[in-house]
Amino acid sequence: MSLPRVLAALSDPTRIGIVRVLADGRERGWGQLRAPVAKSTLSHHLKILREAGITRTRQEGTRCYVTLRRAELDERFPDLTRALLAAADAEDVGEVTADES
Amino acid sequence: MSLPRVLAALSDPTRIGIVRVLADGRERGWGQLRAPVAKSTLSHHLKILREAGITRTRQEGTRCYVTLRRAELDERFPDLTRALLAAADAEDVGEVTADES
DNA sequence: CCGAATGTTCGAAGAATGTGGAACCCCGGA
DNA sequence: TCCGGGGTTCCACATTCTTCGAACATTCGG
Repeated sequence: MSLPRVLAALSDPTRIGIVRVLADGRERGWGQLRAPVAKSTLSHHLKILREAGITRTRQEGTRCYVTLRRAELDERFPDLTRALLAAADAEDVGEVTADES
Repeated sequence: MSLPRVLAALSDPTRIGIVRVLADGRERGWGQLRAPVAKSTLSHHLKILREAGITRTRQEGTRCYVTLRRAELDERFPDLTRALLAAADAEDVGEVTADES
């Protein structure tokens, strides 16, 4: 979990969008993630986020659920996540939404 | 000056290093920037930073001087620069230093 | 057991990135 | 006027990224 890695992961609008959806701390199944990309592409983006240490993925049966690792991020990079999310909200970055569970 | 652009610019260790050197607000001639890259590569990195809106370049005769656009960054992305610089310092990202003028 | 749903992985194409060398431009000094 | 230092631009190369479709693995439901 290094800073350049995290920034690279977040430099893609789709991935910032995913993080924005997860910002409220709730866990989401990624069938609920509505992103304008193919299934394999979404899988790829989630992998980048996971390997950068930004998200955690939990498997349950055939489904996967993803959460933001907010506590770890805040410990390692104090205040960065908050500032980043605020900036992303201000610019409305990403076209990812989530279905209500 | 968009968030993904800024994050992409800062996802390279060399460029974070440059920003760290400029963090004190002082203007630097980029003959003073000691980065372990070729001249054309440094020029490239400075261009990325400039076009992302992170730095400003001033030309004086044959030399160029660069400053961090801290005020503009803070206005657009409140607190982001501070959090980013703190994280970069904590990890000691980048191998760029500056000669004393 | 078979089929549908859900992710992952693989292969590929196209674009972007980081890097350095060589040539070029511009200005200042001798 | 010529030379040299300082930057930029152009080209080339290797690497990485983004994207998708197709094939595969796994698990649940009927």
